Amino acid sequence: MHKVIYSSKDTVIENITDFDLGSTLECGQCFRWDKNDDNDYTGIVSGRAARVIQQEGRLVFKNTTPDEVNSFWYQYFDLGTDYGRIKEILSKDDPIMTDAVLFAPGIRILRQPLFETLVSFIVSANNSIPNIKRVISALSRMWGEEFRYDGKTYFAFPGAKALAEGEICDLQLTKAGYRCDYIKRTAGMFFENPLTANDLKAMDYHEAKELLRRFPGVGAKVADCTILFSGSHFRAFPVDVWIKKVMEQLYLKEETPLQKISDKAYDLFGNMAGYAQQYLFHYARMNRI
DNA sequence: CTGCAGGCCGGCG
DNA sequence: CGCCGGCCTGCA
Repeated sequence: MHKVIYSSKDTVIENITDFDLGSTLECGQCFRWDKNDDNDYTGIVSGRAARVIQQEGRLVFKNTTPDEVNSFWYQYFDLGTDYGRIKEILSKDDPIMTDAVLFAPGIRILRQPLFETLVSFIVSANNSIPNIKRVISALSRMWGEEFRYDGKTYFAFPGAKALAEGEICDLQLTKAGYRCDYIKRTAGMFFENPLTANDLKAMDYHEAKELLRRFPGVGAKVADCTILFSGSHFRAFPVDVWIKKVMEQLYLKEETPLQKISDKAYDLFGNMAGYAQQYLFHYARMNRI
């Protein structure tokens, strides 16, 4: 069980296992965390920010109350889930996965706000990570609420209304290119019919995916990323070029179309396919497959 | 200068 | 229907 300690404005969670802050924040599931000079990270989620540092089994939230850690960040980092058990189940009778989990034993799937995740992955399509971060930062600076934390100013990710009504396509301020139109239209639809991760959870996985795909700029991969990285369904298995290569090379042994890779992933990993995707993705990048 | 980055859309066969 | 070329932008 985790022990939460509060001292001199910091909140510390002790006895954390199967968790690595760096690989969790740098595996490409989130775009608003930056590494500082020290080993700490500063991140913005919705309208709040945190500076976090990991010291082995301790996770320190700088200038943050235990109340905020308990009510928000604990869930966000998915600290209530037993990843040791997940890795054990995935590794059983699977030598490939046994190897893969060792490359990123502390990775976790964040539970991120739905609208922010949806827009972020629309931006991610055919884009590079530095560019994605720039665009999201610009959207927030232009149309997000300003707030302060730890003596600095930050900008919340904008709400659907702000993006739907903002002149986000006319000016070249966000550098989102042709994705501007997708963002604006998606924001408009989202504002008309708001949706939460809990709504998606209440549906069947396929139903949730189909629903998300109705938003412009959302195809199979973006829909799966949104479902997985908002913590809605953990069988979502986003297939990008890396995952395609690693699945073909290690499991399927032949060229396979994208949709079929998704199906095979469910056959192999079932409701834990999403976790498997994270380990395999990390493995592929580390080994430059 | 060309190619490409964690895809999606639309038009064509 | 499934396939495939084009695409904002920044960077190597």
